[in-house]
Amino acid sequence: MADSPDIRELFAAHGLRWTKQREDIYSALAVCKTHPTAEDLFQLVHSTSEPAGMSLATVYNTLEALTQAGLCRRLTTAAADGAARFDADMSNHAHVILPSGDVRDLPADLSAEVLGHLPPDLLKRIEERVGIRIARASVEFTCHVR
Amino acid sequence: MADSPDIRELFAAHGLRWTKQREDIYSALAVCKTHPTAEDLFQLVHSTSEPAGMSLATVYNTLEALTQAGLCRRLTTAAADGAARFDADMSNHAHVILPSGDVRDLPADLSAEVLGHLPPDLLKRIEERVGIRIARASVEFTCHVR
DNA sequence: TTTGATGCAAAGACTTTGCATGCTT
DNA sequence: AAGCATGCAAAGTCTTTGCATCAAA
Repeated sequence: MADSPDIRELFAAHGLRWTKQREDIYSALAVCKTHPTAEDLFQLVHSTSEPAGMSLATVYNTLEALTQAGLCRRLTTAAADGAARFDADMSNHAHVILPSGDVRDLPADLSAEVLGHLPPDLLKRIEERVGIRIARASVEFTCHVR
Repeated sequence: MADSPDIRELFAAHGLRWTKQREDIYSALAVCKTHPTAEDLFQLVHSTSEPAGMSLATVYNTLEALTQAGLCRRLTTAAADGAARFDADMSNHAHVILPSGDVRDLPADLSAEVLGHLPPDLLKRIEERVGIRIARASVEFTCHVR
């Protein structure tokens, strides 16, 4: 995983300069299924085998750079304490928000089914009525507290 | 609007003590279509005819109390600067997120149509597969930057 | 060599909290 | 009269930024 040529190329293709820190952060985010916060990623990277030295500010800066480059996105759903969550899965998929504030992906087949229920012509009519161009339709299911 | 008996009763029915500040804040939020932040509401109330003296801390405390009481909700979508947005419209409706970060309601008929496209049996299957009970399904349309 | 990323600390922004005072019930 | 909300300021988080240093291209 360290110094993966794939990631160097991916970064280059998106106009991002490569650093060990950026690779570590992106690798951790890409593998992670929990939509971590900046602090989470900071901890995660530090628990790996050969972590590069890294400050929390670099995590924030890198996440901003990755987001601008289109390699991840900031979720609209913040953590319970208000911290921003990030997701390296750029495909359209629905989220489940647990009572704890944690966010999970809806299984891919169900996500597809949910999003498939929003027909293109409906989206088109929304665009016309509201006067916008829709970039993304996101669906969240908030869970009841037991 | 000041000292509306309706709002006194509404608060009482939800176990909330009445104060002029709470009434002013709730009135402003209920009328407002822009999903304001705490700071927005603070400014809004201060621009009304007979504003009660009020500190920003009270706005936060009141919004928390209203949210707990089920009279408004905190949107998952924060403002551009990260501030929390609030909505007194507790009905199911979809939101449009503008490039500026502002949030608008989708017109009621379109909201109904969107939410109508999520059939109950699909929600039921999601609940079974994921092992949750869905409290709310929210749909957001994020706009492209022109 | 040039450009831009990192690290540290300080500053900035949003939100919460402790305690005395005042108002609601 | 008792209990809770308010107000003020201070503290607590999350996040950004300035600047010197260092690494990538």
